[in-house]
Amino acid sequence: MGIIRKTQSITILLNEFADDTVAIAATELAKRLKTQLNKTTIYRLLSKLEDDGIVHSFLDRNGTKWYAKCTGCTTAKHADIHPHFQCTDCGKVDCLSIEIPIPNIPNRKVTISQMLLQGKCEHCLAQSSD
Amino acid sequence: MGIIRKTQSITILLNEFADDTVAIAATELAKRLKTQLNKTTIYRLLSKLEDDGIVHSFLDRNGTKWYAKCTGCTTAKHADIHPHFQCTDCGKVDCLSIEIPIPNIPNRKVTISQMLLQGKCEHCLAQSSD
DNA sequence: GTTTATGCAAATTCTTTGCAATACT
DNA sequence: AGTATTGCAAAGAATTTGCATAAAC
Repeated sequence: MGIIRKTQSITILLNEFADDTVAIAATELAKRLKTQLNKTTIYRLLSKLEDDGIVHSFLDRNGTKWYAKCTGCTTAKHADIHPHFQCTDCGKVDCLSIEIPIPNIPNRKVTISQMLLQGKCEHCLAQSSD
Repeated sequence: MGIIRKTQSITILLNEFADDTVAIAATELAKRLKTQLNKTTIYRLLSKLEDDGIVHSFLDRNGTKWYAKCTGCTTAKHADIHPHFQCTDCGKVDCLSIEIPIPNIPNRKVTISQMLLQGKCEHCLAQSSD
């Protein structure tokens, strides 16, 4: 869509997305970058980056909004192919690299599908005795 | 969980869930019942009904919280089996009566899976030329 | 007669808007 | 210089909390 200027703010913000599969909550970004960027700027940039297909967003069960970099996804319908996983123990969220097919529903034309998975992540599984 | 008293408020609220598969937004309920119930009561009752497995809730892409009656779902993990569908034209949301299997993810123990589908509903499909 | 539910006002949390000041090309 | 970006304060929307009153068992 729009042209994104390489401003200092963009650089600071994108630096937070070092790991391509780990998602970050918008509120966490606002907190983390508080001293460097205004929260208005952060929210505005995130939304612009999403419009431009640089990042994608999704909501967890608590209504927290998460952002992650788009690596595999196309601009048009990003975040719609791969599921997201949230650990119920540590709360961390990430993108899974598998594709979930869009189910075929009678009498409807389904174009977008989103899946949120919850359970224990690798790290928290190792911690517990199971 | 708790015992739900058959209060007048509960009756009024549950009356709104006449259709078992159609979901209603929490804000819509607050608006619709404004003259009869206080919004605090509405939010409190919804959350209690959810705890008791009478209704289940989920969020759409806009962060709007939707509630629907639990017909097929068990108390323990309701709303986790069937996907929800939102029409991108009219905005209506409902529960689909199919079961989506929880995908098996390596190194993780996935226990909950939620799917939100978007597209055109039967009614809006008929309206448009497609 | 207790216990739980309700209403009201105010607080909270997350996000957005309007506008003047600033940075980018 | 001219346009897009940023910061700040304030507004907005959804939900929650504390507490006194009212209703249910």
